[in-house]
Amino acid sequence: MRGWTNRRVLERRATVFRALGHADRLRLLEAVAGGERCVCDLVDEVGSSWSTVSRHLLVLKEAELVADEKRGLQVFYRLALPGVPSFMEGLDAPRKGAAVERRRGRG
Amino acid sequence: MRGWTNRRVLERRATVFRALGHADRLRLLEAVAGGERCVCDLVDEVGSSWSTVSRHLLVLKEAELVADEKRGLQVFYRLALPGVPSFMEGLDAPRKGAAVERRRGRG
DNA sequence: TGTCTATTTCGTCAATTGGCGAAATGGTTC
DNA sequence: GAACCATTTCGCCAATTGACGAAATAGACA
Repeated sequence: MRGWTNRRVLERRATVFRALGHADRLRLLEAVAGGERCVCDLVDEVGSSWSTVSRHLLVLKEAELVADEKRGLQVFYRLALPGVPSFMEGLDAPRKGAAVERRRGRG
Repeated sequence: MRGWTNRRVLERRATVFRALGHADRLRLLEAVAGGERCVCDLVDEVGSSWSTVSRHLLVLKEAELVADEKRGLQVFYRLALPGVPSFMEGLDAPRKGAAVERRRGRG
């Protein structure tokens, strides 16, 4: 194989990964993974200011990791890419070797 | 379930994702996914300066995504977390839905 | 020992990101 | 339409990141 993944695609992937590259955003994803949540709930969850949480949610939305919907006064966020949370667990201790193996093979 | 993933773990995950959050670093991972490579090869691959590529490789190494080994004059890098490349493909068009399913089901 | 070669580290600069409070927006209720 | 509520956008500042060339390091070979 000579040709590699084109730059456009790599940029898109990188954007998704950058969106995942902040602990509070992972916390937000974890929260919405359990069902949709309004921003007010999410603000409590991470403990930052409204404006900060709102910006984090925007980053996640632009990466298409979450989707939002306005209903009445509130905006509800939900997970848009279901595979992510389980993948994240695989990253916790990769070089120990055991954790990942255990999850897939000998479970 | 009340308790959530602890902050330490989320920070570690975020560090890995941040490391993945740059197109050139994804390119580097792709290159070493096909077998170990010396830095000189990788510099050709991404087309940035030696110092820049070296710093990208350091980021990947600190995230434990690659490992390096010095042999003679050269330093060889190889993939340390094999699952990543296939996961990355799943991110390309998540909301189309089809791509991921196709890969796992009918392959 | 000195020189060449491969790679990393340093210093610097510009651009991006993360955080906050204040102001703006948009829908609701009176 | 005025007051109100949930949320987003703006303006600012501090910290981090990305890029480069120059200098430093470390192994191989004369």
